[in-house]
Amino acid sequence: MPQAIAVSVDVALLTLREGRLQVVLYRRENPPFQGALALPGGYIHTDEDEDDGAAARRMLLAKTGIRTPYVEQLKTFADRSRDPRGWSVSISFYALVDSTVLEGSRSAVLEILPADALPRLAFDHDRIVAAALERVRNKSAYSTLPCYLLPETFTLSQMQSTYEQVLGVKLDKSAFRRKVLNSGFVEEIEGAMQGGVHRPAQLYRIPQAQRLVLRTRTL
Amino acid sequence: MPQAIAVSVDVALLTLREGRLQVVLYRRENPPFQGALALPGGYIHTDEDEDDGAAARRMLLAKTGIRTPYVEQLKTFADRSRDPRGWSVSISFYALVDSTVLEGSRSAVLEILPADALPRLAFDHDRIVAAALERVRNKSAYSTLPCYLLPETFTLSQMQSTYEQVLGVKLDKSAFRRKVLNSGFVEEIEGAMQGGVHRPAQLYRIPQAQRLVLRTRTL
DNA sequence: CCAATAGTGTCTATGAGACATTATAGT
DNA sequence: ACTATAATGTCTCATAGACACTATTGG
Repeated sequence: MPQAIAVSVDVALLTLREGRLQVVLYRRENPPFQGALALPGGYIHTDEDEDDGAAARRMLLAKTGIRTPYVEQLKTFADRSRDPRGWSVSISFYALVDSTVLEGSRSAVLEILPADALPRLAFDHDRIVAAALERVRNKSAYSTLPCYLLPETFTLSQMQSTYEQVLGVKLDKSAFRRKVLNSGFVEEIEGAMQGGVHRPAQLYRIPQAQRLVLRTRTL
Repeated sequence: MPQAIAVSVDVALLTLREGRLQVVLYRRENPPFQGALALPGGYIHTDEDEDDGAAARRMLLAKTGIRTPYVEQLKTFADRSRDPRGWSVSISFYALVDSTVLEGSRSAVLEILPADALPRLAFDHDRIVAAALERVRNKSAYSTLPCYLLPETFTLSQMQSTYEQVLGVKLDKSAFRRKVLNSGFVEEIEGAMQGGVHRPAQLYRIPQAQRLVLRTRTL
Protein backbone atom coordinates (compact mmCIF):
# COMPACT_ATOMS: atom_id res chain seq x y z
CA MET A 1 0.00 0.00 0.00
CA PRO A 2 1.66 3.20 -1.14
CA GLN A 3 1.55 6.24 1.08
CA ALA A 4 -0.18 9.10 -0.69
CA ILE A 5 1.50 12.50 -0.60
CA ALA A 6 0.34 16.01 -1.46
CA VAL A 7 1.93 17.02 -4.76
CA SER A 8 2.07 20.62 -5.91
CA VAL A 9 3.47 22.39 -8.94
CA ASP A 10 5.28 25.72 -8.61
CA VAL A 11 6.48 27.98 -11.40
CA ALA A 12 9.32 30.49 -11.27
CA LEU A 13 8.15 32.95 -13.90
CA LEU A 14 11.05 35.14 -14.98
CA THR A 15 11.19 38.27 -17.06
CA LEU A 16 13.66 41.03 -17.84
CA ARG A 17 12.89 44.52 -16.55
CA GLU A 18 15.07 47.47 -15.73
CA GLY A 19 18.05 45.49 -16.88
CA ARG A 20 17.69 42.61 -14.43
CA LEU A 21 15.96 39.27 -14.16
CA GLN A 22 12.78 39.61 -12.13
CA VAL A 23 10.43 37.05 -10.62
CA VAL A 24 6.64 37.16 -10.63
CA LEU A 25 5.16 36.54 -7.17
CA TYR A 26 1.83 36.77 -5.41
CA ARG A 27 0.98 37.32 -1.77
CA ARG A 28 -0.52 34.36 0.07
CA GLU A 29 -3.92 34.94 1.65
CA ASN A 30 -4.12 31.77 3.73
CA PRO A 31 -1.85 29.87 6.10
CA PRO A 32 0.71 28.48 6.07
CA PHE A 33 2.96 31.46 5.29
CA GLN A 34 -0.06 33.77 5.22
CA GLY A 35 0.98 37.18 3.92
CA ALA A 36 4.29 35.92 2.52
CA LEU A 37 5.22 36.11 -1.14
CA ALA A 38 5.12 32.88 -3.10
CA LEU A 39 5.57 31.52 -6.59
CA PRO A 40 2.45 30.86 -8.67
CA GLY A 41 1.54 27.25 -7.98
CA GLY A 42 -0.85 24.87 -6.33
CA TYR A 43 -1.85 21.27 -5.90
CA ILE A 44 -2.21 18.94 -8.84
CA HIS A 45 -5.83 18.08 -9.60
CA THR A 46 -5.82 14.54 -10.92
CA ASP A 47 -9.21 15.00 -12.53
CA GLU A 48 -8.35 18.03 -14.64
CA ASP A 49 -4.56 17.87 -15.14
CA GLU A 50 -3.36 15.50 -17.83
CA ASP A 51 0.24 15.65 -16.59
CA ASP A 52 2.60 17.88 -14.63
CA GLY A 53 3.16 20.25 -17.55
CA ALA A 54 -0.57 20.79 -17.95
CA ALA A 55 -0.82 21.51 -14.25
CA ALA A 56 1.96 24.10 -14.54
CA ARG A 57 0.19 25.85 -17.41
CA ARG A 58 -3.08 25.82 -15.48
CA MET A 59 -1.42 27.45 -12.46
CA LEU A 60 0.19 30.10 -14.63
CA LEU A 61 -3.05 30.93 -16.36
CA ALA A 62 -5.00 31.03 -13.12
CA LYS A 63 -2.59 33.20 -11.16
CA THR A 64 -1.06 35.41 -13.85
CA GLY A 65 -3.30 35.20 -16.90
CA ILE A 66 -0.37 34.14 -19.07
CA ARG A 67 -1.12 31.47 -21.61
CA THR A 68 1.89 30.45 -23.68
CA PRO A 69 5.31 31.23 -22.32
CA TYR A 70 8.37 29.01 -22.57
CA VAL A 71 7.91 26.50 -19.72
CA GLU A 72 10.27 23.73 -18.69
CA GLN A 73 10.45 21.38 -15.75
CA LEU A 74 13.21 22.45 -13.39
CA LYS A 75 13.61 20.14 -10.43
CA THR A 76 11.49 18.36 -7.87
CA PHE A 77 11.75 19.25 -4.20
CA ALA A 78 10.51 16.52 -1.90
CA ASP A 79 11.12 16.32 1.82
CA ARG A 80 9.46 16.57 5.18
CA SER A 81 10.50 20.11 6.07
CA ARG A 82 9.53 22.29 3.10
CA ASP A 83 5.92 22.50 4.27
CA PRO A 84 5.22 22.79 8.01
CA ARG A 85 2.24 20.46 7.55
CA GLY A 86 4.56 17.56 6.73
CA TRP A 87 6.12 15.56 3.92
CA SER A 88 5.31 17.13 0.56
CA VAL A 89 6.42 17.23 -3.05
CA SER A 90 6.78 20.24 -5.33
CA ILE A 91 7.45 19.66 -9.00
CA SER A 92 8.97 23.01 -9.93
CA PHE A 93 9.11 24.66 -13.34
CA TYR A 94 10.63 27.80 -14.71
CA ALA A 95 9.10 29.98 -17.40
CA LEU A 96 10.35 32.92 -19.43
CA VAL A 97 8.28 35.76 -20.86
CA ASP A 98 8.93 39.06 -22.52
CA SER A 99 8.01 41.78 -20.03
CA THR A 100 5.36 43.36 -22.27
CA VAL A 101 3.24 40.23 -21.82
CA LEU A 102 2.93 41.09 -18.14
CA GLU A 103 1.50 44.56 -18.77
CA GLY A 104 -2.09 43.64 -19.47
CA SER A 105 -2.30 40.68 -17.12
CA ARG A 106 -3.55 40.85 -13.58
CA SER A 107 -0.45 42.71 -12.47
CA ALA A 108 -2.51 44.37 -9.76
CA VAL A 109 -2.35 41.32 -7.50
CA LEU A 110 1.14 40.37 -8.62
CA GLU A 111 4.48 41.62 -7.41
CA ILE A 112 7.43 41.54 -9.75
CA LEU A 113 10.74 41.77 -7.95
CA PRO A 114 14.44 41.48 -8.86
CA ALA A 115 15.51 37.86 -8.57
CA ASP A 116 18.77 38.76 -6.86
CA ALA A 117 17.22 40.66 -3.97
CA LEU A 118 14.07 38.88 -2.84
CA PRO A 119 12.57 38.86 0.64
CA ARG A 120 12.10 35.50 2.32
CA LEU A 121 9.52 33.55 0.32
CA ALA A 122 6.93 31.02 1.43
CA PHE A 123 7.84 27.34 1.72
CA ASP A 124 11.19 26.62 0.06
CA HIS A 125 10.45 28.89 -2.86
CA ASP A 126 13.79 30.66 -2.36
CA ARG A 127 15.48 27.40 -3.30
CA ILE A 128 13.32 27.10 -6.38
CA VAL A 129 14.15 30.63 -7.53
CA ALA A 130 17.85 30.02 -6.91
CA ALA A 131 17.70 26.82 -8.96
CA ALA A 132 15.83 28.58 -11.76
CA LEU A 133 18.40 31.37 -11.95
CA GLU A 134 21.24 28.92 -12.01
CA ARG A 135 19.60 26.88 -14.74
CA VAL A 136 18.77 29.88 -16.90
CA ARG A 137 22.26 31.33 -16.56
CA ASN A 138 23.94 28.03 -17.35
CA LYS A 139 21.73 27.24 -20.27
CA SER A 140 21.99 30.74 -21.70
CA ALA A 141 25.71 30.37 -22.22
CA TYR A 142 25.19 27.77 -24.93
CA SER A 143 21.65 28.17 -26.24
CA THR A 144 19.02 30.53 -27.54
CA LEU A 145 17.09 30.42 -24.29
CA PRO A 146 17.34 34.19 -23.60
CA CYS A 147 15.42 34.85 -26.82
CA TYR A 148 12.25 33.93 -24.93
CA LEU A 149 12.78 37.08 -22.88
CA LEU A 150 12.58 39.19 -26.05
CA PRO A 151 9.47 40.47 -27.83
CA GLU A 152 8.40 38.99 -31.20
CA THR A 153 10.70 41.30 -33.12
CA PHE A 154 13.92 42.76 -31.85
CA THR A 155 17.20 44.33 -32.91
CA LEU A 156 20.53 42.61 -32.51
CA SER A 157 21.49 45.22 -29.95
CA GLN A 158 18.47 44.31 -27.83
CA MET A 159 19.35 40.67 -28.21
CA GLN A 160 22.93 41.25 -27.16
CA SER A 161 21.80 43.32 -24.20
CA THR A 162 19.48 40.50 -23.13
CA TYR A 163 22.32 38.01 -23.17
CA GLU A 164 24.52 40.42 -21.24
CA GLN A 165 21.90 40.94 -18.56
CA VAL A 166 21.21 37.24 -18.14
CA LEU A 167 24.83 36.18 -18.19
CA GLY A 168 26.09 39.16 -16.24
CA VAL A 169 28.99 39.82 -18.58
CA LYS A 170 29.76 42.26 -21.39
CA LEU A 171 29.95 40.71 -24.85
CA ASP A 172 31.84 41.94 -27.87
CA LYS A 173 29.50 43.39 -30.46
CA SER A 174 31.37 42.17 -33.50
CA ALA A 175 31.80 38.60 -32.27
CA PHE A 176 28.21 38.44 -31.07
CA ARG A 177 26.76 39.50 -34.42
CA ARG A 178 29.03 37.16 -36.31
CA LYS A 179 27.88 34.15 -34.34
CA VAL A 180 24.22 34.99 -34.26
CA LEU A 181 24.04 35.74 -37.98
CA ASN A 182 26.12 32.74 -39.03
CA SER A 183 24.15 30.38 -36.81
CA GLY A 184 21.06 31.22 -38.85
CA PHE A 185 18.60 31.07 -36.02
CA VAL A 186 17.42 34.63 -36.44
CA GLU A 187 15.59 35.82 -39.51
CA GLU A 188 15.90 39.31 -40.92
CA ILE A 189 12.53 41.04 -41.33
CA GLU A 190 12.64 42.56 -44.80
CA GLY A 191 12.64 46.33 -44.68
CA ALA A 192 11.56 46.53 -41.06
CA MET A 193 13.57 49.03 -39.08
CA GLN A 194 13.35 50.33 -35.57
CA GLY A 195 14.42 53.93 -35.27
CA GLY A 196 15.24 55.89 -32.19
CA VAL A 197 16.86 59.29 -32.27
CA HIS A 198 19.74 57.87 -34.27
CA ARG A 199 20.55 55.38 -36.95
CA PRO A 200 17.68 52.88 -37.19
CA ALA A 201 18.38 49.20 -36.62
CA GLN A 202 17.36 46.13 -38.57
CA LEU A 203 14.61 44.08 -36.92
CA TYR A 204 14.90 40.31 -36.59
CA ARG A 205 12.70 37.48 -35.37
CA ILE A 206 13.05 33.83 -34.47
CA PRO A 207 11.72 31.79 -37.41
CA GLN A 208 8.49 30.07 -36.37
CA ALA A 209 10.02 26.69 -37.18
CA GLN A 210 12.73 27.27 -34.62
CA ARG A 211 10.56 28.87 -31.98
CA LEU A 212 10.78 25.80 -29.75
CA VAL A 213 14.21 24.61 -30.76
CA LEU A 214 17.05 25.52 -28.50
CA ARG A 215 20.05 25.88 -30.73
CA THR A 216 23.21 25.18 -28.87
CA ARG A 217 26.05 27.40 -29.93
CA THR A 218 28.19 29.39 -27.57
CA LEU A 219 27.44 33.08 -27.50
CA MET B 1 -7.93 19.87 0.61
CA PRO B 2 -5.07 18.58 -1.54
CA GLN B 3 -5.47 15.34 -3.41
CA ALA B 4 -2.88 12.82 -2.27
CA ILE B 5 -0.97 10.93 -4.92
CA ALA B 6 1.28 7.89 -4.87
CA VAL B 7 4.89 9.05 -5.30
CA SER B 8 7.67 6.68 -6.23
CA VAL B 9 11.37 7.06 -6.88
CA ASP B 10 13.08 5.19 -9.72
CA VAL B 11 16.78 4.99 -10.46
CA ALA B 12 18.42 4.36 -13.82
CA LEU B 13 21.67 2.77 -12.67
CA LEU B 14 24.19 2.85 -15.50
CA THR B 15 27.52 1.16 -15.91
CA LEU B 16 30.00 0.47 -18.68
CA ARG B 17 30.49 -3.14 -19.78
CA GLU B 18 31.63 -4.71 -22.99
CA GLY B 19 32.20 -1.24 -24.36
CA ARG B 20 28.64 0.01 -23.99
CA LEU B 21 26.44 1.71 -21.45
CA GLN B 22 24.29 -0.85 -19.67
CA VAL B 23 21.32 -0.52 -17.34
CA VAL B 24 20.69 -2.48 -14.15
CA LEU B 25 17.18 -3.97 -14.03
CA TYR B 26 15.19 -6.43 -11.96
CA ARG B 27 12.20 -8.56 -12.85
CA ARG B 28 8.92 -7.61 -11.22
CA GLU B 29 7.26 -10.30 -9.16
CA ASN B 30 3.88 -8.63 -8.70
CA PRO B 31 1.36 -6.86 -10.89
CA PRO B 32 1.15 -4.48 -12.56
CA PHE B 33 3.71 -5.44 -15.20
CA GLN B 34 4.36 -8.74 -13.44
CA GLY B 35 7.34 -10.47 -15.03
CA ALA B 36 8.49 -7.35 -16.85
CA LEU B 37 11.86 -5.74 -16.28
CA ALA B 38 11.90 -2.52 -14.28
CA LEU B 39 14.28 0.02 -12.81
CA PRO B 40 15.15 -0.26 -9.13
CA GLY B 41 12.62 1.89 -7.32
CA GLY B 42 9.59 2.01 -5.10
CA TYR B 43 7.27 4.21 -3.14
CA ILE B 44 8.54 6.92 -0.87
CA HIS B 45 8.11 6.10 2.82
CA THR B 46 7.47 9.38 4.56
CA ASP B 47 8.45 7.92 7.91
CA GLU B 48 11.90 6.68 6.94
CA ASP B 49 12.94 8.86 3.98
CA GLU B 50 14.26 12.31 4.84
CA ASP B 51 13.95 13.51 1.25
CA ASP B 52 13.81 12.23 -2.33
CA GLY B 53 17.56 11.67 -2.51
CA ALA B 54 17.49 9.54 0.62
CA ALA B 55 14.66 7.52 -0.87
CA ALA B 56 16.70 6.95 -4.02
CA ARG B 57 19.68 5.71 -2.01
CA ARG B 58 17.42 3.44 0.02
CA MET B 59 15.98 1.88 -3.15
CA LEU B 60 19.43 1.35 -4.62
CA LEU B 61 20.72 -0.30 -1.48
CA ALA B 62 17.65 -2.51 -1.12
CA LYS B 63 17.51 -3.74 -4.70
CA THR B 64 21.16 -3.77 -5.74
CA GLY B 65 23.24 -3.60 -2.56
CA ILE B 66 25.09 -0.55 -3.84
CA ARG B 67 25.79 2.10 -1.26
CA THR B 68 27.59 5.13 -2.66
CA PRO B 69 27.43 5.73 -6.37
CA TYR B 70 27.10 9.07 -8.09
CA VAL B 71 23.36 9.83 -7.93
CA GLU B 72 21.55 12.82 -9.35
CA GLN B 73 17.93 13.73 -9.79
CA LEU B 74 16.95 13.42 -13.45
CA LYS B 75 13.37 14.41 -14.12
CA THR B 76 9.92 13.83 -12.68
CA PHE B 77 7.30 11.95 -14.64
CA ALA B 78 3.78 12.70 -13.52
CA ASP B 79 0.63 11.83 -15.43
CA ARG B 80 -2.41 9.60 -15.40
CA SER B 81 -1.22 7.00 -17.89
CA ARG B 82 2.19 5.86 -16.68
CA ASP B 83 0.65 3.49 -14.15
CA PRO B 84 -2.51 1.57 -15.11
CA ARG B 85 -3.82 2.10 -11.58
CA GLY B 86 -4.13 5.84 -12.19
CA TRP B 87 -2.44 9.20 -11.70
CA SER B 88 1.05 8.74 -10.28
CA VAL B 89 4.35 10.49 -9.84
CA SER B 90 7.84 9.12 -10.34
CA ILE B 91 10.81 11.21 -9.27
CA SER B 92 13.53 9.65 -11.39
CA PHE B 93 17.25 9.61 -10.77
CA TYR B 94 20.25 8.36 -12.63
CA ALA B 95 23.33 6.84 -11.06
CA LEU B 96 26.74 5.84 -12.38
CA VAL B 97 28.96 3.06 -11.07
CA ASP B 98 32.14 1.37 -12.13
CA SER B 99 31.21 -2.13 -13.28
CA THR B 100 33.41 -3.91 -10.73
CA VAL B 101 31.10 -2.62 -7.99
CA LEU B 102 28.35 -4.79 -9.46
CA GLU B 103 30.36 -8.01 -9.21
CA GLY B 104 29.81 -8.80 -5.57
CA SER B 105 26.32 -7.37 -5.25
CA ARG B 106 23.16 -9.38 -5.64
CA SER B 107 23.75 -9.70 -9.38
CA ALA B 108 21.89 -13.00 -9.31
CA VAL B 109 18.49 -11.34 -9.23
CA LEU B 110 19.59 -8.46 -11.41
CA GLU B 111 19.78 -8.21 -15.16
CA ILE B 112 22.27 -5.86 -16.73
CA LEU B 113 21.44 -5.07 -20.32
CA PRO B 114 22.74 -2.68 -23.01
CA ALA B 115 20.90 0.62 -22.75
CA ASP B 116 20.50 0.91 -26.51
CA ALA B 117 18.69 -2.38 -26.98
CA LEU B 118 16.29 -2.94 -24.14
CA PRO B 119 13.06 -4.90 -24.20
CA ARG B 120 9.89 -3.07 -23.26
CA LEU B 121 10.14 -2.09 -19.59
CA ALA B 122 7.47 -1.79 -16.91
CA PHE B 123 5.57 1.49 -16.51
CA ASP B 124 7.24 4.31 -18.46
CA HIS B 125 10.71 3.18 -17.49
CA ASP B 126 11.74 3.26 -21.15
CA ARG B 127 11.25 7.02 -21.06
CA ILE B 128 13.32 7.28 -17.91
CA VAL B 129 16.19 5.31 -19.42
CA ALA B 130 16.05 7.41 -22.58
CA ALA B 131 16.17 10.60 -20.54
CA ALA B 132 19.07 9.27 -18.48
CA LEU B 133 21.07 8.38 -21.58
CA GLU B 134 20.45 11.77 -23.11
CA ARG B 135 21.44 13.54 -19.91
CA VAL B 136 24.61 11.51 -19.44
CA ARG B 137 25.69 11.97 -23.05
CA ASN B 138 25.03 15.70 -23.00
CA LYS B 139 26.73 16.26 -19.70
CA SER B 140 29.71 14.12 -20.61
CA ALA B 141 30.67 16.44 -23.44
CA TYR B 142 31.60 19.19 -21.01
CA SER B 143 32.26 17.59 -17.65
CA THR B 144 34.04 14.88 -15.73
CA LEU B 145 30.86 12.85 -15.33
CA PRO B 146 32.18 9.74 -17.15
CA CYS B 147 34.88 9.41 -14.50
CA TYR B 148 32.25 7.91 -12.22
CA LEU B 149 32.17 4.93 -14.58
CA LEU B 150 35.86 4.30 -13.92
CA PRO B 151 37.44 2.41 -11.03
CA GLU B 152 39.37 4.26 -8.29
CA THR B 153 42.56 4.26 -10.29
CA PHE B 154 42.81 4.23 -14.05
CA THR B 155 45.09 4.97 -16.95
CA LEU B 156 44.51 7.84 -19.35
CA SER B 157 43.82 5.32 -22.10
CA GLN B 158 41.02 3.79 -20.03
CA MET B 159 39.67 7.24 -19.35
CA GLN B 160 39.73 8.17 -23.02
CA SER B 161 38.04 4.92 -23.93
CA THR B 162 35.30 5.62 -21.38
CA TYR B 163 34.63 9.02 -22.91
CA GLU B 164 34.59 7.51 -26.37
CA GLN B 165 32.10 4.86 -25.38
CA VAL B 166 29.77 7.29 -23.65
CA LEU B 167 29.96 9.95 -26.34
CA GLY B 168 30.02 7.51 -29.22
CA VAL B 169 32.87 9.24 -31.01
CA LYS B 170 36.59 8.68 -31.43
CA LEU B 171 38.80 11.22 -29.70
CA ASP B 172 42.34 12.23 -30.55
CA LYS B 173 44.82 10.87 -28.03
CA SER B 174 47.12 13.86 -28.03
CA ALA B 175 44.39 16.45 -27.63
CA PHE B 176 42.63 14.39 -24.98
CA ARG B 177 45.72 14.04 -22.82
CA ARG B 178 46.58 17.71 -23.19
CA LYS B 179 43.20 18.81 -21.90
CA VAL B 180 42.89 16.29 -19.12
CA LEU B 181 46.36 16.96 -17.77
CA ASN B 182 46.14 20.74 -18.07
CA SER B 183 42.73 20.83 -16.45
CA GLY B 184 44.29 19.40 -13.30
CA PHE B 185 41.38 17.29 -12.26
CA VAL B 186 43.29 14.04 -12.34
CA GLU B 187 46.15 13.30 -10.02
CA GLU B 188 49.14 11.19 -10.94
CA ILE B 189 49.73 8.31 -8.55
CA GLU B 190 53.44 8.42 -7.82
CA GLY B 191 55.23 5.41 -9.19
CA ALA B 192 52.08 3.39 -9.74
CA MET B 193 52.00 1.70 -13.12
CA GLN B 194 49.66 -0.72 -14.76
CA GLY B 195 51.40 -3.12 -17.06
CA GLY B 196 49.98 -5.45 -19.64
CA VAL B 197 52.08 -7.23 -22.20
CA HIS B 198 53.55 -3.95 -23.33
CA ARG B 199 54.69 -0.60 -22.05
CA PRO B 200 53.05 0.01 -18.67
CA ALA B 201 50.89 3.09 -18.23
CA GLN B 202 50.81 5.69 -15.50
CA LEU B 203 47.89 5.35 -13.10
CA TYR B 204 45.78 8.35 -12.14
CA ARG B 205 42.94 9.06 -9.75
CA ILE B 206 40.41 11.81 -9.12
CA PRO B 207 41.63 13.85 -6.14
CA GLN B 208 39.31 13.27 -3.18
CA ALA B 209 38.56 16.99 -3.02
CA GLN B 210 37.18 16.93 -6.55
CA ARG B 211 35.37 13.65 -6.25
CA LEU B 212 31.99 15.37 -6.22
CA VAL B 213 32.87 18.36 -8.34
CA LEU B 214 31.95 18.24 -11.96
CA ARG B 215 34.57 20.22 -13.78
CA THR B 216 33.26 21.71 -16.95
CA ARG B 217 35.77 21.67 -19.74
CA THR B 218 35.19 20.29 -23.17
CA LEU B 219 36.79 16.95 -23.81
C1' DC C 1 28.74 69.44 -37.98
C1' DC C 2 27.80 66.71 -33.74
C1' DA C 3 26.11 62.98 -30.99
C1' DA C 4 24.74 58.53 -30.65
C1' DT C 5 23.85 54.12 -32.09
C1' DA C 6 24.16 50.53 -36.09
C1' DG C 7 27.04 47.74 -38.46
C1' DT C 8 31.71 46.01 -40.65
C1' DG C 9 36.69 44.85 -41.14
C1' DT C 10 41.01 43.16 -39.42
C1' DC C 11 44.49 41.34 -36.38
C1' DT C 12 46.01 38.13 -32.93
C1' DA C 13 46.16 34.57 -29.57
C1' DT C 14 44.27 30.33 -28.31
C1' DG C 15 43.30 25.83 -28.80
C1' DA C 16 41.29 21.71 -31.14
C1' DG C 17 42.31 18.23 -34.46
C1' DA C 18 45.39 15.62 -37.44
C1' DC C 19 49.34 13.23 -37.63
C1' DA C 20 54.18 11.95 -36.87
C1' DT C 21 57.61 10.57 -33.70
C1' DT C 22 59.77 8.75 -29.61
C1' DA C 23 59.63 5.66 -25.34
C1' DT C 24 59.26 1.36 -22.91
C1' DA C 25 57.57 -2.87 -21.66
C1' DG C 26 57.32 -8.35 -22.82
C1' DT C 27 58.62 -12.08 -25.83
C1' DA D 1 64.70 -7.43 -32.99
C1' DC D 2 59.64 -7.19 -33.04
C1' DT D 3 55.14 -5.79 -31.49
C1' DA D 4 51.97 -3.31 -29.11
C1' DT D 5 50.79 0.30 -26.34
C1' DA D 6 52.26 4.71 -23.79
C1' DA D 7 53.52 9.28 -24.20
C1' DT D 8 55.12 13.53 -26.51
C1' DG D 9 55.92 16.91 -30.28
C1' DT D 10 54.56 19.76 -34.22
C1' DC D 11 51.71 21.80 -37.75
C1' DT D 12 47.51 23.83 -39.40
C1' DC D 13 43.05 25.69 -39.42
C1' DA D 14 39.03 27.65 -37.15
C1' DT D 15 37.42 31.03 -34.29
C1' DA D 16 36.78 33.99 -30.13
C1' DG D 17 38.03 38.32 -28.53
C1' DA D 18 39.89 42.95 -28.94
C1' DC D 19 39.62 46.99 -31.26
C1' DA D 20 39.33 50.25 -34.95
C1' DC D 21 36.71 51.90 -38.41
C1' DT D 22 32.65 53.19 -41.38
C1' DA D 23 27.46 54.14 -41.88
C1' DT D 24 23.20 56.47 -40.98
C1' DT D 25 19.91 58.84 -38.52
C1' DG D 26 18.10 63.39 -35.88
C1' DG D 27 19.14 67.80 -34.31
